[in-house]
Amino acid sequence: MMFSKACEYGIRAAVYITLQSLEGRRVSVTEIAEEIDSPVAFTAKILQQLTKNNIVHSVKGPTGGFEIDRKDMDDVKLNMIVKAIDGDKIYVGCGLGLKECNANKPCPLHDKFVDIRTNLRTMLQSTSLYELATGLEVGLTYLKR
Amino acid sequence: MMFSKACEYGIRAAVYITLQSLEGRRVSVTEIAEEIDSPVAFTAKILQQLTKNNIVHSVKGPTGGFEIDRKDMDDVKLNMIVKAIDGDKIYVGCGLGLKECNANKPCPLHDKFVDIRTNLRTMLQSTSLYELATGLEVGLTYLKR
DNA sequence: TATTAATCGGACAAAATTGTCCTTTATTGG
DNA sequence: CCAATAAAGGACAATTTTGTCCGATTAATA
Ligand code: FES
Ligand code: FES
Repeated sequence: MMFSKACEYGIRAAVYITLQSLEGRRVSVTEIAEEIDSPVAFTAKILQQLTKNNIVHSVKGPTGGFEIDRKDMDDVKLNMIVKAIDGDKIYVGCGLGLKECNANKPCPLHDKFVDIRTNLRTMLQSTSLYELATGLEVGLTYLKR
Repeated sequence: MMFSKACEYGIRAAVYITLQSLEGRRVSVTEIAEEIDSPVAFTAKILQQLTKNNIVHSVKGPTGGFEIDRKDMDDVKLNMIVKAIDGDKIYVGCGLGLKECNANKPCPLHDKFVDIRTNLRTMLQSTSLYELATGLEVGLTYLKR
């Protein structure tokens, strides 16, 4: 509801790649889709976008697959993934659907909406892939059910 | 991004009806669509849903149209409109797209996501149509641009 | 009572999003 | 060099959301 399906898959995939990269494993889209319970071909498309945006790193050929540099696990924040897939409408859009959010000619919900959106943005900007992967590692959180 | 287009139109329409009902005017879907800049026929469909959910009141025939009782302007909160149109997926959905949000087997984003969603819910539950219409009345806010 | 103006409701159409399939390209290891 | 493997990329299909059209229903008024 907040993010598109593509974006949800993208985040789940990135977190799974992070988890496996921590173990030094490179993973295929088949494995990723299996582990995050997502449609394989669609997931492949999304991973292409993440690759182009330098969020994950891909290697072709046998022994190839997806991985994330240790440094990027800290540097890549959720807002980068959301922006790569859903664009910035989450930040510039108006809650009531006016052309764009504009404090000079605000919709009736503007003030309250901006409050919440700011919280959301702050959260996305401060949450790294590494942070999300650690909960998984110790079995506190899940990428599928 | 947060609400569906249908929901955005629904809220804008309800706020406009509120504004006009304050003046004792009953309004047609043609006028509403004009004033909130939305597709007429689609807006009509959405108003049917709001009518069925007793959020707005409709009158058929000449001199007919939509109106909202003074009491309902205070009693109808945004969450009722969102629920009528988008259902409750905004409340029960998982931020990362798992079947449903479940604290017992949470996704990696659960805690942070729930925080924000709680703020959103609180905001929607405490914002009335009357409140939104008053800003409009004094020219501080707008339903179209 | 006939006309007219309005919502209701159902079927249909267009557009966007989600999802599939297949061919090409790169890379590895024998 | 060759065969096998994996991502890249493009075309296509299904589904959902958004949007349109038109006849049926209701009510006011002349
Ligand atoms: S103008 Fe609507 S949210 Fe800012
Ligand atoms: S389980 Fe994902 S948001 Fe609660």
